[in-house]
Amino acid sequence: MQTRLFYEHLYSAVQFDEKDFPALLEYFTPFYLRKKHFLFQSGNVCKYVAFVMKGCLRYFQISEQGEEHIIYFAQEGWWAGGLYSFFNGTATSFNAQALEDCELLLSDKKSFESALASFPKFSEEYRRKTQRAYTAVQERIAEAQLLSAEERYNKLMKEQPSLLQRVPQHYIASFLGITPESLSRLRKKSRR
Amino acid sequence: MQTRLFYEHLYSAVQFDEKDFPALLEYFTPFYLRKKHFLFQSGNVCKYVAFVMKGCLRYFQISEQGEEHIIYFAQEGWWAGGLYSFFNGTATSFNAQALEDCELLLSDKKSFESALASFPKFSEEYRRKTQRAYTAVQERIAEAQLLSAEERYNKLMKEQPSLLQRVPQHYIASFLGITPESLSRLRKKSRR
DNA sequence: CGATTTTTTGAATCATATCAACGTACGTGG
DNA sequence: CCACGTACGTTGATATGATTCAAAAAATCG
Repeated sequence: MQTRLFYEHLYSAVQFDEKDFPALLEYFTPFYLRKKHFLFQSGNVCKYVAFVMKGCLRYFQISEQGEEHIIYFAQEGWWAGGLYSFFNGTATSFNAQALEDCELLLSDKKSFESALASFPKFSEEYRRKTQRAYTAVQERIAEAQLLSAEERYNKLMKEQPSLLQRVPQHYIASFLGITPESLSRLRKKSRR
Repeated sequence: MQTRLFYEHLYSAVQFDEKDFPALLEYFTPFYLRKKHFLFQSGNVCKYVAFVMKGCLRYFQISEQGEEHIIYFAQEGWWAGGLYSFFNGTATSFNAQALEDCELLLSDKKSFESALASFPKFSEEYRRKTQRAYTAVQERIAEAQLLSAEERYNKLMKEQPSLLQRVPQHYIASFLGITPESLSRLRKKSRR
């Protein structure tokens, strides 16, 4: 598996030293996750965090009535994992499923904590990314209510147009918090 | 200022050693924040994280049209701060305002990082709480869309009834993502 | 190719927003 | 300590964006 993307991310973010990279990789295991397969499912403990080398996963929750709601899509360069579950060994309420065949770098808790401890720059970048993600989720809460469905769709179109091409529309709808029918109508409207 | 609550939180979470507590406190400064005053405002860098000893703050964002949306209320025992801004020195897009006179323990970046480095148990508890908060925000995103306004209100009533007593209703409405009028109607409905 | 999944369209319905008016509580200065 | 002004909360009438349900059309997969 090509691990270049992982290195490039670390280099561009914190100038991670190329000569340390092979040692860092020791803490990770390449893993191919087939389309529709799950990285983890609710009720279980997340044994691994995954860096997405290739592909796309949906991270979602299922309500009591069985409705699914997508929190985010993990694409190339993202971390996928139920962090609280991963670090504390508790059951997660989230699910992560591959929407395409994926190439992942997995790390279990022991390895990951060793990696964080051994490579300060890696640790710094990881912390930053996590905090950035936390902020992004907070912003998304505000947006869900301050913006109309149409505005949210337009924003997504502008910020992550690639998503709309690779992900089935009913998943986009779930991410936006509307029904597939409503999304279809919004698209029709914006086409004209 | 009474710092017992801070110690109790650390003790119950990670059995923080009582004899280390005075040393930990060295990294914090007591601070009284008056009602309506801001801990930080959007556009600025968050210079401090704050542990809430007493009082309640609202953490919110303002849209381009000037509408406010409350992300969470920080009550006793919570951390309040724009973490990404705090650690990375970038401007925050959030605001934190005291809803009551508050007693806070402040720590600037340097002190806070020293504290994290010097007290592994403190660091562990901080990381856990942050991750728990992250998970909670993700769950809130799902709820915002899977549950109706009425269900969200009932859930809040059940889980944090104290909030409804101490916080003005239009803030609760903002937190729930509905108008004050709608909240008023929901309340009327549930009264009967 | 047929079978399944996904997307589109239509019509009826519903939850919540909006706008406007009124009542109430609150705290601030005289 | 009262009176006044501003904040906040309630209520009603109407508007609207999004949902639901049903069905057809289109795309995708084995």
